[in-house]
Amino acid sequence: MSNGTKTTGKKRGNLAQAATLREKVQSKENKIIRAAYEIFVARGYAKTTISDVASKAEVAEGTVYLYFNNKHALAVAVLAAFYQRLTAGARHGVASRASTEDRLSFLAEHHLQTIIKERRLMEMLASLDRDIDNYEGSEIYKMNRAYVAVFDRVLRDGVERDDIDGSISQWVLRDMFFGALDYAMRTMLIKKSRRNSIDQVVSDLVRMIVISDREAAMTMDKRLSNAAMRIERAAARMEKIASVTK
Amino acid sequence: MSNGTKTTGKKRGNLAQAATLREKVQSKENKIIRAAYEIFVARGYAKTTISDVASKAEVAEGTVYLYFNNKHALAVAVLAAFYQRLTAGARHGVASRASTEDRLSFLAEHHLQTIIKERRLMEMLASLDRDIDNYEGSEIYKMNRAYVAVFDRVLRDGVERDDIDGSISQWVLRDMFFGALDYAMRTMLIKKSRRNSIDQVVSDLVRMIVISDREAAMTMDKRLSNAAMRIERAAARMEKIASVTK
DNA sequence: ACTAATACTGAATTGCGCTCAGCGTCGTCA
DNA sequence: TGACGACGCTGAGCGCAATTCAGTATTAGT
Repeated sequence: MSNGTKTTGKKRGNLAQAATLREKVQSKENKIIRAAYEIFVARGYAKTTISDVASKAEVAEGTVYLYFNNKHALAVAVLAAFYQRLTAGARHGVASRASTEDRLSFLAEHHLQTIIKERRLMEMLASLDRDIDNYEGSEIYKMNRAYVAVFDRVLRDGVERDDIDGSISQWVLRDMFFGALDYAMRTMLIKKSRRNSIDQVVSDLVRMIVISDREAAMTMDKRLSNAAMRIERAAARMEKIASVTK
Repeated sequence: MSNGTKTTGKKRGNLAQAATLREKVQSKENKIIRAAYEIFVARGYAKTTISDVASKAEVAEGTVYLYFNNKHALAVAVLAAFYQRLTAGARHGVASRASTEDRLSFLAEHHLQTIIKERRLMEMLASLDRDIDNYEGSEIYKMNRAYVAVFDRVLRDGVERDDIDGSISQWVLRDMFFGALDYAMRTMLIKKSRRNSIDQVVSDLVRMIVISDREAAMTMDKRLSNAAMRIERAAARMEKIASVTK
């Protein structure tokens, strides 16, 4: 129940046959998910009927309920596939980039581009689990955690490298990042803009999170520490002189 | 239809009587809205039934439909009242504050506090008009514009006063601000935190938007730079003395 | 008091999520 | 080969909630 997808009881322990059978079941499940995805994306959650999904998947309504406990579970399955793609894309992009700035820019653009393309799924995300109270532990929560973890790691690395101001709490930065992108998506869809705006949001956002004046700060640091060292040495010498002179 | 509330045909142009009647109608409408508000807040949009609302408002189901075209319109009416309060509160608070920082802090805290208390309404907001395509021109869009305008004015003033970096586009700052608060609300409700977190989000957020700190950092830079120079000169002098003395 | 207009009612209609009694298919065994 | 059992699949039917509308109650005007 906590996991809405049903595991159709299929225990027969036979050889090649079993594999084929399971594949058959898999493929039917996928067929339903794919059909559901298309209709959800086209019409949104509320306006999608199970009978639409069933006929698109070429099964009877009842069959859908053999694979998913209810409409909600079906939606969660569709969203799980979505998160899979999203997270995989994010991980891959981050892995192939070195600097904090590049990584954040990539994550921002990747997120924005994806949620624009599949905005209906984002709406579903909003209308499904918003029952906050028992949100922790939900399927969607876990998937979201896994995705956000990619960002969190980049952030933590960034703070360690002094690319990001460590005095601002990370969860606020996270909410700011994704919140901004989410809202920006809506703004961009309402107005007709597009390409330009994506670049703008991404660069503005990254600019606010990353400390770009770092270099200047570093050399300043060096100067100060050098100066301090020299003063200490000079002081030591003066002490020696003074003690001798005395 | 675009405005879902029905104007019950009441044209009779008479004197005091007419006023009384209109008041009666008004008050019944308000009674329904208030009933709807309570049930929406308690159970959310999907789980609220018209018959619940009707019985709470002490009218028949059909009567609800004399005042509102459908459930959606009823929800919009409830949200309109909500936005009214929200916007009024925001305007009032801003008017009584002078500095950009104070104003933004107030707006952030006011927004956060309100959406935490009435989070179900925010969920409704999410699940209702997310049909982006014909969002412009919708009731909710206009109310939202009016509310956001308060923030926009503060921002514009801030840029003029050089409290805010004018090179970051305002709409991005806006989306960042409200997006961050929206997401922060969810984070705070999922985790149990509360009071402390509100302060933290507010201060972090304002700190990232307002330059004053950055300005301080700028002058700090200069100060540090000056200090470093003076220390270096002093060190040089001391070295000279030391070497001469030797 | 009578009439017309308006407000209100709640039973009936409709649409959709979900269930379940029964059907068809296929592997197994005598 | 034919019968049996298991299991996936089917779609008519149930219940619930939004919405409608034919009829009833209330009010205003004369």
